[in-house]
Amino acid sequence: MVAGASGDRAAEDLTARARIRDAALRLFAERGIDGASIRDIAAEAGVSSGLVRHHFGSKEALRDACDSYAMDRLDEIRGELFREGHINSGFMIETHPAVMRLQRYLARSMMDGSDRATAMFDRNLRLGEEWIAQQGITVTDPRAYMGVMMVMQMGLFTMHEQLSRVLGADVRETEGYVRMARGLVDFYSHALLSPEIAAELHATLERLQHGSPTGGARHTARPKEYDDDRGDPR
Amino acid sequence: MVAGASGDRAAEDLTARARIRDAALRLFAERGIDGASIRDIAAEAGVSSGLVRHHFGSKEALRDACDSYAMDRLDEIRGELFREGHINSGFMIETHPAVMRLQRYLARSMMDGSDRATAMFDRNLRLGEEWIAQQGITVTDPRAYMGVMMVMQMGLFTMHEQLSRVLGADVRETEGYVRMARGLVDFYSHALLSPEIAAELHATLERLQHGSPTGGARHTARPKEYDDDRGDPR
DNA sequence: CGACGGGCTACACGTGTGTATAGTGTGCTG
DNA sequence: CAGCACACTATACACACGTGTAGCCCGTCG
Repeated sequence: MVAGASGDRAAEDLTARARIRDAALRLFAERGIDGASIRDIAAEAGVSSGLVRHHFGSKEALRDACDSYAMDRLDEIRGELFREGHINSGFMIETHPAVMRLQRYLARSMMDGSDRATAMFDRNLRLGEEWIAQQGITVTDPRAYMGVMMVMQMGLFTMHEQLSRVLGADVRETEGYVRMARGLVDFYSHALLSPEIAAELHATLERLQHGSPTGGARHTARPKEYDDDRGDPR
Repeated sequence: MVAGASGDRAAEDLTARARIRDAALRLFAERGIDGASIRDIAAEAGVSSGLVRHHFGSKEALRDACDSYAMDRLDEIRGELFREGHINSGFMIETHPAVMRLQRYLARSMMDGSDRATAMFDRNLRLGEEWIAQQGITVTDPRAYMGVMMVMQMGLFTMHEQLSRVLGADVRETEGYVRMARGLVDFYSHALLSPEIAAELHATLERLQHGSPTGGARHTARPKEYDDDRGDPR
C-alpha cells in the first residue's frame, strides 16, 4: 500500500539529509527554484545552511536530487495505486493527493528549466501518443491533442493554490480533492463543443493556416513591442 | 480592428515609459516577477535602471502598472474580437495569439501573488458560473467544474514554452497556434470518459468523501514530511 | 586511549538585487 | 535670457543570495 512505501523510507527520512530534501521539495514547489533560498530550506529543515551544501554540494545539485526523488517516488506510487486498483481511470491517478504534491514540484521545476523534468514530460507525451493510437481515438493532430491535454492538466498543479482558494479547501486534502476531482470528472465526461461547432472551428483554423499573410514572422524574431498584432487572424 | 487598438497607443508606446512597461510584461512573463530584475528590464527597454524607478516608483508599482495594462488591453481585444466575430467559441478567444501574451503574463503574475490578477480570476470564475447556469449545463459542482476548467486552461499559458517546444513552433505565432488550437478543439469536442465510467468515478468519490478516516488533517496544519500519505483514499 | 572521519555549525567573501540620491541635459515658459 | 520642470543617468548603499572555509562534536576503529 502507499503507506508502506513511505514506511520503507521512514528510517532514512529521519536523517537531516532527507529533511532537507523534503523541505526543498516543499519550498521549491511553493516559491519556485529561485524563490526558495538555501537558507530558507535549511531553516525549514531545522539545520544550518552549511549542512545543505555539505550534503548536496550546490543548489543545482539539490534541485537535481529533488527531481530524481520526485520522479522515482511518483513511479512507485503510481504503480502501487494502479496495482491496488484504487483508481478507475488513468487520468485520476495524476491528481491523487499523494501524487499531486510531487507533480506540483515537477511542474514547477520544469517551468523553471529542469532538463530532467522536461525529459519526463517528453516521455509521458510519447506514452500518451501511443495510448491514443491504441485506444483508436481519432484526432486531427495526436501530438497537439496530447500536448494540450498534458499542459492543461499541469494547470491543476501550478495553479493549485488558486484552485484551493476558490474551492475553500486544500486540494491536497480529502475535502478539496474530492471537489476538484468531481469537477475534473464532469469536465472529462462532457463534450463542451458540439460536432457542428467543432467542425466550424476546424474549418476556421484551416483557413487561418493557409490564407494568413502573417506567416513571415517567426518565433525566433523577438518583437519590439509586447502587444504587436501579427497574430491577427483576419 | 485589433491593429487599430494598438495603433491608438502607438504614439504613447514610443515613449520610454511604454517601452519599459512592454519590456517588463515580456520579462515578467518569461522569468517570473522575482526572476526579472529592474536592471534586466531597463536594459531590454534600452534605458537606465534609474529611469524605471523614476517612472514607476518601485518594482511592485511597475508590476501593478503591468497588471492594469494587461487587464485593460485584454478587455479591449476581447471586445474587438467578439464584435468582429472572428472567433466562433468563447473558449477560443482566450487562446487567440494576441490575447495569449497578455494571458500568459497575468497567469504568471497571479502565480507570483498578484491581488489584482487574483481578483480578475475570481471575477471570471463568477462569470463562468453564471454562464453555466444560463446554458443549462448540469454538473455536480458548478464552482469546482468552472475552477478546474479555468486553471487547466491556464496551463496553456504557464506551460506555453514546453508546448511550443513539443509542437515545434511557437504557439504565439500562426503555425504553432493553429496546431495548438486544433488539439484544443479536439479536446473540447470529445468526451474522454464514458457516462458509465464517469458514474463509477463519482461513486468512488462519494465513498471517499464520507467514509474516509483521514479527514482529521486540515490544510492549515503543515505536514512534517513532504510525501506523507494522509491522503490515502483507502 | 588516541586518531580519524563524517555530520554539522559559524562566519567570511563576492555578486546581484531593490532602493536612494545627486547630478546632467534639454525644452518650455515668463 | 533666466528659471524651472522634466526625462534621464551615474553612483552608492544596505541587504540577501550562493558559495567557500575553518573548525567543533562525537561515535568508531586500531
